[in-house]
Amino acid sequence: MTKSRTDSTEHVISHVRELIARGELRPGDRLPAERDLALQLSVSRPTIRAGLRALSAMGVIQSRHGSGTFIPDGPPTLGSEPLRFLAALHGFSREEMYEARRVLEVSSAGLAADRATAEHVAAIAEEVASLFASIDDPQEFLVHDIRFHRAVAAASGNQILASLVEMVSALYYERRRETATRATDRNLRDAADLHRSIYQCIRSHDGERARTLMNQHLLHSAAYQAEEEHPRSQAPAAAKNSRKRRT
Amino acid sequence: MTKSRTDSTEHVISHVRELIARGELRPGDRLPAERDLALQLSVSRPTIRAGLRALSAMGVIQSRHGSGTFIPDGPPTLGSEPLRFLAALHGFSREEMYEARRVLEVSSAGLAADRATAEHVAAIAEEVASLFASIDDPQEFLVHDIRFHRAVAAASGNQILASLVEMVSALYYERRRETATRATDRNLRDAADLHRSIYQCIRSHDGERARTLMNQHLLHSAAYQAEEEHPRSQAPAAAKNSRKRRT
DNA sequence: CACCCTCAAGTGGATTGTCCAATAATTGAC
DNA sequence: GTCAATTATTGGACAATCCACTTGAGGGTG
Repeated sequence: MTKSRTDSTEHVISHVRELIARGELRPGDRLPAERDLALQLSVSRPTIRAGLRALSAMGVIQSRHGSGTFIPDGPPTLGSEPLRFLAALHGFSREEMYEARRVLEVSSAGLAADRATAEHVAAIAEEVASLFASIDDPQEFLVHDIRFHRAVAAASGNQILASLVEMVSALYYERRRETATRATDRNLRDAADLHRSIYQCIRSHDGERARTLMNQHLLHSAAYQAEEEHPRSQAPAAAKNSRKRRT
Repeated sequence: MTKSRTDSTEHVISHVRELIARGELRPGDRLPAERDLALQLSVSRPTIRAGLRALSAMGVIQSRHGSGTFIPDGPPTLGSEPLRFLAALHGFSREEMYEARRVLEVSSAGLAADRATAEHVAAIAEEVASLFASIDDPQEFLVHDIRFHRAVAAASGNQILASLVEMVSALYYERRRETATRATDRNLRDAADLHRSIYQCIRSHDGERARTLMNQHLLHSAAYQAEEEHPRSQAPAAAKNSRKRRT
């Protein structure tokens, strides 16, 4: 069986895929060294490096200079970079992003209310506390805002959903951090209150209300941000109309 | 400004990112040749290749041997490979996948009913017709099933949602195609009928009913598949109970 | 004119060998 | 035992070269 000259890099990727599929590589494990992999697979080291770089771009591995190449520990994460490229190429709007967040996060909040363990609840509570502590620092508030939403998604008990929420929220974070300082104390305080209300619904396992409040929060958030970008005397009324349309 | 020895490959990636951000690279465009890029960025060609391979893994570029490297045309697509690796590493269950699909696709169906153009409707109708034509070929049926769901997501008018649906449905397809032949004519016919009903709701802009039927379809699909894997005399009853719990 | 073939140029795919930079492990001194 | 220096191992990258594929230009034929 002669080795096809093409797809050597793809062979590297599929070799790692098979190791994972066979359970021979798990989160936290270290891959063989590049030189060893090159010997094992009978390809050159630059080819190994190209394959590993592809896997790194997919978030499957992380290489550490001088140490080795590892499968990351921790929850499954897709990262935001692929979605970022897509957004740049295809012009994803802020409205699309908020809508996608609503689709994912309203359901995640409902599931979190059904399934959250005490640990999940504690993690969410911690972010709520941090939100209130950050009202005078919009960048810090944004970080805890993102963490809150990820904690809620983790509490949904669905790893795929949590990965999707993480990916979309990371895209939101990349965009929002450029304008986060525009947020007023008033709207951060309102948002912190809503986060707390969502937390309380999750804690008390009230799924329907968790969904309602998460939806409300994301609609508010979208409206506040729209107002930041186009300040008008009619903006408050527009926000209210937006809510009626959804109910 | 001396060039850091590390992160040359990352520099390749960010260079392409900036070209895209500045609108200098759009879908359908061709990147400079590897040799030219190496000169422009003052890095070696294997470094360019590693960077391009990473971009390729993210679906941002496609290289064609002898032709060049291109930004793909067509709708934004995340591909299934990253999610596949995550699934293999973290053990995503079939239930998680169906639930994630319900979160994404029930809302997408509702939005499609609100927003579908005549072209969207025609594309969905075509897949419905193909579903009925494939009832005696489960693999072909599966292909059109997937296409139906993507067409519905495209009709949602939200590119992010459509990309997420495409990604999760691709994961579903990879898994399902191994067992697709287990489907009976009976359950394929039932599914085709449900697809058609969903299509009709989208065509007539009945968002609420589109949501209900999409949810029902995915729950049915999950139940049929569970029955395929664990045939029991109680299975039909279990499927009914599952429906009641969701209503 | 259209079509086909050949060839050269340009492209991606990959190798070999070498060097650099960071980290981990080992060794020796106290 | 601790700590510092040294060595080994690792990832990061380079330069030069060759292979395989595609494209386009030019020439020949009907």
